[in-house]
Order: sequence, then structure tokens, then C-alpha cells
Amino acid sequence: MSDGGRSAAARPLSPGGRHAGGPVGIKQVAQLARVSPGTVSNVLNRPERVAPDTRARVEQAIRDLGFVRNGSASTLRAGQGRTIGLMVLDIGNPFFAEVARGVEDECSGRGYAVILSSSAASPEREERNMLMLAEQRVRGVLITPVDDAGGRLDRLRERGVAAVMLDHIATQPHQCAVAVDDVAGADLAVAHLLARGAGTVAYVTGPLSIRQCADRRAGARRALAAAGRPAAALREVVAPTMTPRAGQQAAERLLADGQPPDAIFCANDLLAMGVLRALLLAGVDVPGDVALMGYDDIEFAAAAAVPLSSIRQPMYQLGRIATEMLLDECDNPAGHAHQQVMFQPELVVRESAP
Amino acid sequence: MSDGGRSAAARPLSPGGRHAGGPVGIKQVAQLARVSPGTVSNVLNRPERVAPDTRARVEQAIRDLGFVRNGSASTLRAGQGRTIGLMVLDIGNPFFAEVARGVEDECSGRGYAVILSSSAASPEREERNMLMLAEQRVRGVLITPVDDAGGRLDRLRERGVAAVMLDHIATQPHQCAVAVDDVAGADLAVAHLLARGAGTVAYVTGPLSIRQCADRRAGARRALAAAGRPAAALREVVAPTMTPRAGQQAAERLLADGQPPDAIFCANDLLAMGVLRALLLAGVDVPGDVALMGYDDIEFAAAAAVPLSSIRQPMYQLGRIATEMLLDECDNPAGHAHQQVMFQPELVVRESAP
DNA sequence: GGTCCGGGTTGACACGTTTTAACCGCCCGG
DNA sequence: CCGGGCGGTTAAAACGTGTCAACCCGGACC
Repeated sequence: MSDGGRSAAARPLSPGGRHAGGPVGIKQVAQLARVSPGTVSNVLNRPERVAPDTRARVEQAIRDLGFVRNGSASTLRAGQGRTIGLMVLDIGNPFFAEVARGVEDECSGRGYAVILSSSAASPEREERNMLMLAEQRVRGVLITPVDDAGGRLDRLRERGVAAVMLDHIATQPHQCAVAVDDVAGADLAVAHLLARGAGTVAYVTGPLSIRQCADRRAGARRALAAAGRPAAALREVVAPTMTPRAGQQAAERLLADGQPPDAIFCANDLLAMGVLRALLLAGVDVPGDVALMGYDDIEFAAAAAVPLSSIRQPMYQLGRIATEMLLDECDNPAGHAHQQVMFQPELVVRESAP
Repeated sequence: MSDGGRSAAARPLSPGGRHAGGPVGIKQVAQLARVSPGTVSNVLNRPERVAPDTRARVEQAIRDLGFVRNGSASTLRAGQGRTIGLMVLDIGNPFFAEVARGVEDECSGRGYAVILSSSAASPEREERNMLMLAEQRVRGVLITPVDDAGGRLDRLRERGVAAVMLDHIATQPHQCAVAVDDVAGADLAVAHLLARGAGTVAYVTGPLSIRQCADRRAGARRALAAAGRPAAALREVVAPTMTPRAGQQAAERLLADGQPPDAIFCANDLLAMGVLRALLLAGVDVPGDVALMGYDDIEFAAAAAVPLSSIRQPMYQLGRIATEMLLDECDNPAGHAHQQVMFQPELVVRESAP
């Protein structure tokens, strides 16, 4: 650590364009271009309505002054701006990071800005951050809700804020949602484990208040039922968070607690990586003694100590399509047909459960 | 995929609070609370200056009407809002995802919003997104610049936007920066490889226009020099992007190109995981035939097929501290001493280079 | 020659908030 | 009884842009 200079006091932060003439607004531009402010606004928003030479003059003035339009003023006047909110459960999770990448890419192309917000799976924090998004008068919100968010989203919509649920199923028909069929995915995973002869299966999951965890449990049970096993045959271990660390601890508890299962299905790859670590440390052979499956197929699943079998979700596409739907609704609220897009997940077989 | 209802046309998005009385602004609240708009503003911004009972009345009205302050109007009036910009190279990279988590946590606590922006290591896109941030009148910017950004940041500062460079060294004394010593880190890594007897070392890197890649090369050379080897002894393979896929291809080229080196040092863990994959597929034993080191120590490095030795960086802390510095400057521009914080990285030894 | 037309431009107002100076009633000291 | 603070409140003036009705002017038509 080293201290640098301290020129701040000497040269206080002060607004001013290249020509040091105070903040440059639309009217400074107008003055320089010998034009009225209204015309400058037209150049910015409806260039086709202004004569080519006038436009050129204005554009030159804009460049000369280094003018940048004031987004707050636009938003205030127009009632809505070019900003959307993205609320995820945990940006540190590669699943959401990849979704965010899709969102950002799509927005960047359309001139929208993304306000990132993480609920950290806490309803209070979700609430607080939603308030912040509302204050920012975002045009729309992409949200992976912590719990069922039907009511909250309706309130948003009443305020003129479009919303698309991300990786979450719509509970009402007038909502947009983009999701992947988690029940089917988990069914796929557990069916695969059973097909390769697993007698007992354990489910390592995050809090069941998280829809993804609950749905994947349902899928796991469905697969068991289809194989003629009772739902109770699924041993469950609930980890407090969906991180490798929590997964490792969950697996340690599982191992301490009697006979290990033939197979373990994890609610996501992060948990699975922790579980894998615990198994290997305990000298358990994977997949020899215990087969293991994750969920999400994050990039690192393939590179794990024992490459993880997993359920692939189109993460980047999820982000892009959700954004597309949201912006479509924003640009054309009347003619927008709400729709629920449901992707089908895909089984990816690797060594952890070949 | 399935289509849902289409109630949008029937019930167009229309603003309106719970009482359906048009958009609720400060004056609706004022009216209901039998108070002037100015007083409502005071309740919001300087609660201590307003009498307790008046305040209670106003707060009740705010709740009744479901009023949310209009951030655009605040920002317009105040000239600056409670929003900062975060520009990273790639949000899909766990390094930046973790940094972003730190930034978001710190901001969330202080009531700031984060606008996420990714330059995808492209100067044009960085430029475009910076313009967008400028339009949003962000209070400050956290940026990992694509190339040297000294000039651009100065222009920002002239406009009253504070800036802190993230994972980048300040080139001028009146800039804030938070970084980790990449030269020292790479030195550590390569010195470790040499100490365990590597004769030949290769460096798999991303584009050298990225400072991190260039600095880590410098560190690698420094370690070689310290061991009495010429800089030319470092075989270099440049991957076009810093992803596992690119790393894998780079390693394939390296293997195809004559005798494999005794050790490979990668500019980050993502590349290293790709390299590891290529090595294992080619039947190369790690670390027996080739030792391997990554950089960043992302969470997944420890879980890799052969757990990766790496250089640990305090990613989350990087984000938090940079944000802290930025917000300090925002809240108190005059008394702010610019500083460059440089963290020292840490060698983490695992099986890939024990 | 007058009228009408329409593209181009203008000027003024509205958006919701913050802020400042003024104002009001009140108590206290003179 | 009066003048002056003082805490609390108010009215009005900004902030920078978007919008819209009005306006101007050259040309076409009658």
C-alpha cells in the first residue's frame, strides 16, 4: 500500500466541458449552433425531422462542446428511461454471472443500461433493492425472485414497470417468464442415476424456500416414483447456502450419518463440487462407491477433479431472451403478448456418473 | 416453450399508485398530509429538521400512497445521483464476478445503485458504455480499463465524475487505484516453478494489450532473470481470449510445437483449466511431466481435475475497498486524498505444481 | 395576387424534486 | 410592550430535457 498525491483539494472536482464554460446543456449547444434548444432535442431524438445542414451544424456543436445528454432530465421528462434492473440471487454464482452476461450483451446493443442488484437470497434485501430500482424508475426488471413474487410484480406493473421472471415460472398468466424446466431436469438426473443401478439416492440442496431447490426435489421424487420407489427413499440434506463450502459440510454430515448412498444428486454444481471434495477427502471413490450429479453445467463442472455429470441449462440464452422479451414489452407495451418460455434442460454425462 | 395469456392489451400498463390517482409525487403526499411539498422533501432528506408529529403525518401519507421518490428528479436537481458505474472486462469471469459481488455488497449497504457494464475487452465497447454511464450521470466509476485509461479518466474527473481504477495501476498521482501486484504474483509463480526444478517454462497468456497479461509476463521474466535465465527462455503462447476454450487450444498448439516445457504458467485460472484439459487429453501427466500454475485462485481452481496451484488475489476485498474509496471521494471530494492501494498476492500450492 | 400547404423551426411549458429566502408564531430579554 | 432570535414551515425558483402548438417561409395552386 502506498499513498499517492493529493491534488484534489487544490483542484476540486468541478463540472465543465472542454471549454470550461460551466456544465454544457442542450442550450449551450443550441447557442453555438445558432438554433433553438428544441431543435437540438430533435436532432437527438428524431434526427429525420431536421434539415441535413442544420443537423450537421448541431452535431458539430455537440462534438465541440463535448456535450452528453443528461439522462436524468430525459427520464424525468419522458417518465421512463433506458435502464433496466437485474436482480439475481448471487452474482458470484457462475450461473447468474453467465445469465448477466447475456443480459448485458443484449442491453448494450440496444442502448439500455443494466442496474445490477443481488438479493443474496434474502427477502429483505430483495425488497430494499427493489425499492432502489423503483426510485431509479427503471423501465423494466428482470428478477429471479427469492420466494413467490407474483404480488410484488403485479404492483410493479401497476406502476408501469415491466417485469420478466428469470429462471422462475410465472404463477399468473399475465406475467412474462423465462425458465428451464427444473422438474424435468432433476427427473433426468435422478432417472440417470437410477438407470445405472443406484439403490439409494441422496439429494443435497439449498434452502427449499428457493423455488429451484424445491422443483428439483420434485423432479427427483418424480423419477423415483417412476421407478416404483417411495418419495421417502430420497435422503435429503439441506445446506444453508448454495456454495461449495456448504456442499462440503453437507456431504460430511451425510457421510457421518450412517451408510453412504449409492448416488448423490445436488441442486447445483457449486454444491456438487463441495460434495465431491468431501467424498474424495473421505476416500470415497467417485463414481465407484458413490455416483454424483450436479445441476447447471457451469463451465467448471467439466474441469472438476472427477468431471461432473450435470444438467445443462442455456444460461447465456436465458439472459438474452429474457432481456429481449422485456425490452419488447417496454418498446411496445400495448401489443405485447405475455409469454412463458420454458427451455428443456439436457443431460450431460461425464465421469462422476457415467 | 408455451404461450401464456395476453391480457396486456386489455389492461395497458398505466402508472398509478394503490389509490389509482395518477402517478404519486411529492405533492400528492403533501396534499394528503396537509403540508407543503418542501416539507415532504425535508422529511425525506433531513428528517431531523422537521417536527416529530409533522414527520409522522408525512410518513403515514407516504405509506398510504405507496410513494417512491423519483430518482431522476433528485439527480437532475442535485446534479448527481446515488449511482456508480462498474466497468469490467468480462462479467463471466469468476474473478470479476467476485469483484462485482464486493462492489454490490458495499453499495447496497450505502444506498447506492450499481450500473454494470462490460467492455468485453473491446475499446470501442468500453467507449460506448462509458458514454452511457456519463449520460446516466453516475457519481463515480469503477473501471478495469482495456488499455491505459489515464486520459479518459481525467476527462471524467473534469466532468465531476470520480473514478477508481480496479485491478489496474494508476499512471498518474491524482488517480485512485486498487490493484494487486501482478509482477510480484507472477514472479512468485514462476519462481516456484523454477524452484521445483523446471528447466523450461511456457507462458500461456491472453492478449498482451491487457495490462494484467503484460505485467504477469514481466513478473515471469523477472523470476527467470533472478534465476540467471534469459527472458527469451520463456516460451509464449498468446490466446485470443482468456477462456478455458482458448486455453485448451493454446496448449494444443504448444504440444504440437515440439518438446513440451517442464512447466506452464497461465495468465489466469480460466486459461489454466483449458490447458489442463488439453494436457490430460494428450496423456501428459500433471505435474509429473508438466507442472501447471494458474492465476487468481478462483473458487474452482481447488476443485480442478488436478487441483491448481495458483496466485491468490483478494477479489471480493478488491471490489469492496475500491467501492469504499470511490464513495469516500464522492461524499467528500475536497478532503479526499487520492491513493493507490496495492495488495500483495499470495502463492497457493496445490497438486498441479506441488 | 391571394390562399393554402407542409416541412422546418421556435418558444414556452411541464416533468418531480431540492433548495433558498422569506415568513409565521412564539418565547425571551430588554 | 416591543424587538429579535429561533424552530418550523412555505412559496417559488431552479435543474435539463421533451413535447406540442404555433409560426415562418417558400412554393404550388386557383
